[in-house]
Amino acid sequence: MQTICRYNVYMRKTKTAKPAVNIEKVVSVTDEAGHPQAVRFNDSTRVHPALKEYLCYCMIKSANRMKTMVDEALLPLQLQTIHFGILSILNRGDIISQIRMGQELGIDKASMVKLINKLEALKLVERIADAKDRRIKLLKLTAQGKSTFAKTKKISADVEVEFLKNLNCSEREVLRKIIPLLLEKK
Amino acid sequence: MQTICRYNVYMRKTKTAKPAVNIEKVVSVTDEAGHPQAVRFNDSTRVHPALKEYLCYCMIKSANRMKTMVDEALLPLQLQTIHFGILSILNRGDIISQIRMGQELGIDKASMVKLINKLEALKLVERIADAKDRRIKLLKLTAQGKSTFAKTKKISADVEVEFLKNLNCSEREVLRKIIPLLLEKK
DNA sequence: TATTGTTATACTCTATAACTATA
DNA sequence: TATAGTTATAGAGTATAACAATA
Repeated sequence: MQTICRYNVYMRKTKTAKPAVNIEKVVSVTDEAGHPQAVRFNDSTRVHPALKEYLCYCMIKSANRMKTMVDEALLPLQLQTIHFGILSILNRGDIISQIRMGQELGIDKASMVKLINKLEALKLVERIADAKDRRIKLLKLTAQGKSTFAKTKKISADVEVEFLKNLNCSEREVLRKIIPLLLEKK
Repeated sequence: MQTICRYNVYMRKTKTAKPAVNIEKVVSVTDEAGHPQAVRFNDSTRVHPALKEYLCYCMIKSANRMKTMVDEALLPLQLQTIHFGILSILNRGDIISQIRMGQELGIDKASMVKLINKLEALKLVERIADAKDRRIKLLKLTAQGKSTFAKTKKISADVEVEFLKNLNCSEREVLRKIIPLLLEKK
């Protein structure tokens, strides 16, 4: 049995005449130990039975899967999950500095520069000089930023529905309740 | 107010006489918009109110937190989360090739070489030439590998308890049940 | 011609270092 | 002396390229 494998491909220079990039690659897999015969390499859902009970592994894998789904859905807007986070905070109306935004998101100031550069280039965010302290640049959503945030919010919600489709209603509610609890110090 | 920030530090060459590495760094934070005054940069639990309802963000953050906790706990054994995954699969008794292991874990063959090199250097895993196909190297847990796996399993379980301490008994059960469900195609 | 495992290398991500301008 | 923001760069992680041995 065979199955199609879609790689996250980037362009590479090659010394040979062969094509440098394979968008799709067929992977054939032998049947062993009762495992499914069709295997997609780097499959986002495949989990070995021995790892099903390893909560850390499943958490990482499912979080990565969700992140990939959101990133793919945001691709047409040239945005990623983390940009949505920044827009979410700014959409509340708070006018905060880059440093402060970094603290809220756990991102260092150098990385924050690049993220804001991107959002500014897309005309979603403005840097505004602080009148009191000229070192500080305050971040503000533009009108376009607000409307783009509304779109990303819709996209994010749709992805969530897809991601959670294996759960019933009460399981979804519990998950939404307890995941934030895992991020609280008590 | 001030608080201690412990960075994930790695050694760097520096051109100045100043110390290249700060294991601890004090970060002082101004009070704004009712947020807590003490802020640990790259805080593993701090979540902005606007992001509490953003499931994807909270999933990624909590998964990263758990991974960091496991990695730190495995540090004395010179192992990481992913090594525990490999040991878990081998501990079931299956004798599989490096390629196969990569497919199970979603890891490419070049990266797998490095992971197995490390486990072999620690004498936890052996590469055994396949009698039928001399290209293939089968992976097998050593006796030391088995005893180390038992230790890592204990460590991992302890970290899980710590990670889940904000949840009550039934919430823990539900989480353990539904996280693997998020990784199933239906 | 295809596959396993290897080494070499390129790309991304992210954190530190060093710097400028302000305070 | 310390901080906000910037640029440059180092390190880790990870994926592709190329290759040798084997099928």
